[in-house]
Amino acid sequence: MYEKLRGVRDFYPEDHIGRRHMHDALYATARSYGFKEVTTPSIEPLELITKKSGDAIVNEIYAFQDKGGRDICLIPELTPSIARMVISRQKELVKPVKWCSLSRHWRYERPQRGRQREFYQFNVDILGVRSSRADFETIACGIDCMLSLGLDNFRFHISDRTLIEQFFTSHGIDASQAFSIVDKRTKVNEGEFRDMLSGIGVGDECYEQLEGLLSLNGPIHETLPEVKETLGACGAHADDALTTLEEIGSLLESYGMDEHCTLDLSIVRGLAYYTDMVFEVFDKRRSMRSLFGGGRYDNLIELLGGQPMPAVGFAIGMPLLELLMREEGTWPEPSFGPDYFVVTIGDVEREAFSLIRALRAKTTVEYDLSGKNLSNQMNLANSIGARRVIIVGERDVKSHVFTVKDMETGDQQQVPMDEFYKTLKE
RNA sequence: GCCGGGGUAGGGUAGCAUGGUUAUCCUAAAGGACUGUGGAUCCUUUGACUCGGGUUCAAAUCUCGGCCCUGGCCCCA
Repeated sequence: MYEKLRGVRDFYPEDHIGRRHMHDALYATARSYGFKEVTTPSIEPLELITKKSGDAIVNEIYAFQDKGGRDICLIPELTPSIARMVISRQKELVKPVKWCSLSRHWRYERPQRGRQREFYQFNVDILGVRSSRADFETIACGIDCMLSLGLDNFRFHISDRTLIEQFFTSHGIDASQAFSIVDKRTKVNEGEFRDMLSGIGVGDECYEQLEGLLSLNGPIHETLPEVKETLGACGAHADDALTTLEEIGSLLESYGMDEHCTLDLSIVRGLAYYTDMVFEVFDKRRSMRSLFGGGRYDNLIELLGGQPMPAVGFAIGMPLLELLMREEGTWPEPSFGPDYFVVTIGDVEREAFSLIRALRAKTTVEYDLSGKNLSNQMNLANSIGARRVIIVGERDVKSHVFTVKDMETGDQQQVPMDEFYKTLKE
């Protein structure tokens, strides 16, 4: 007996019913937006990952040397690989590049709710276009992904990092330090938060203004004027961001999705590589951590060796989605009995096999593999959840009929063989 | 890496405080009773104290450590 390794999961047949449903729904949604499916390798040069995320990440991932002494790793996220793929065909790809991918990832970290060491994640990215429409399209696709899974207890909190960044810069404060503090706002109490900010030089007046900005939360078109008022003139970058947010808000409204969105400048997404628009998805009551997130990352392609190329996207983890679907009751119950189970009595192999082959051309059929008697064949049919049983017995064969039994109602009738085959062809 | 909760057959559990017969019950699975009919019933079988050390005449029970699960922190790319 071996135990499975920590943080990994076995998927048994019954797990695949829901998984298949979830994957199909996500792909179908992305496909309806025109996203094309890609698959990356599961191993990449370690440098591809560290270039994006820094050397410290090596402690959090599965990194090792292969037999040739190369430093490689199991991919902890998809974006670097996507970037690599885009860069190697950067010239020839028609822009925008719209790709989606369901990929497997590994992170060497402590497993906890909705987080495992090996997991699947669904990514959606638009590369090559910097526009509010691309931002909007990404968000809209994310919303439809959730809706397609029967989930509606969520809200997209949309922000733009440059607003808070410009706010700090215009007050002479280092923005990158400030971001990591802002990111902790909901995790520490008010006093601690204020102390941390004081530590990097945020004065009382500045703090009041910041608090005003961070606590705003509401429909984009209603909330944005307040942001403008508080920010005042913070420079061209901030003005661009405001315009973009305004456009995103108006697009979401026209598209009929603004009810799922709220403006929330406290979203900065840690020290991530995001450049402008960012969003994070929470359940409506914000009772849990963020469900997933995404945003614009316009510098990454260049950082990884390509020509400068704007990009926007999101990634959503499957473990958490499954949890949500189970909680909402939209995770499908496993039911996978065959449509037919063929029971035989006596020496009727030829008749049974031609029936089975004919049925298998259209549907799922099973039969006893172990030589059970009639009663035990029925038993087996019942316990695997077969919807119908067809009895092929010596007496039936002599009179050219099949006995067809509905396992749910218990009704059973004799159907002439030709008639049965005829209806099967229709 | 840090803090908390937990671990008894495949699943669910009783027993643990107060150490003491062959570890309880339900369920599941396999086989059988039934020789042209499943779900019911009955019979048989499979099957567990997470691992290791300590205390003790005796440990599922007390104690220490590891492993795993679980909630959170760090991190979240």
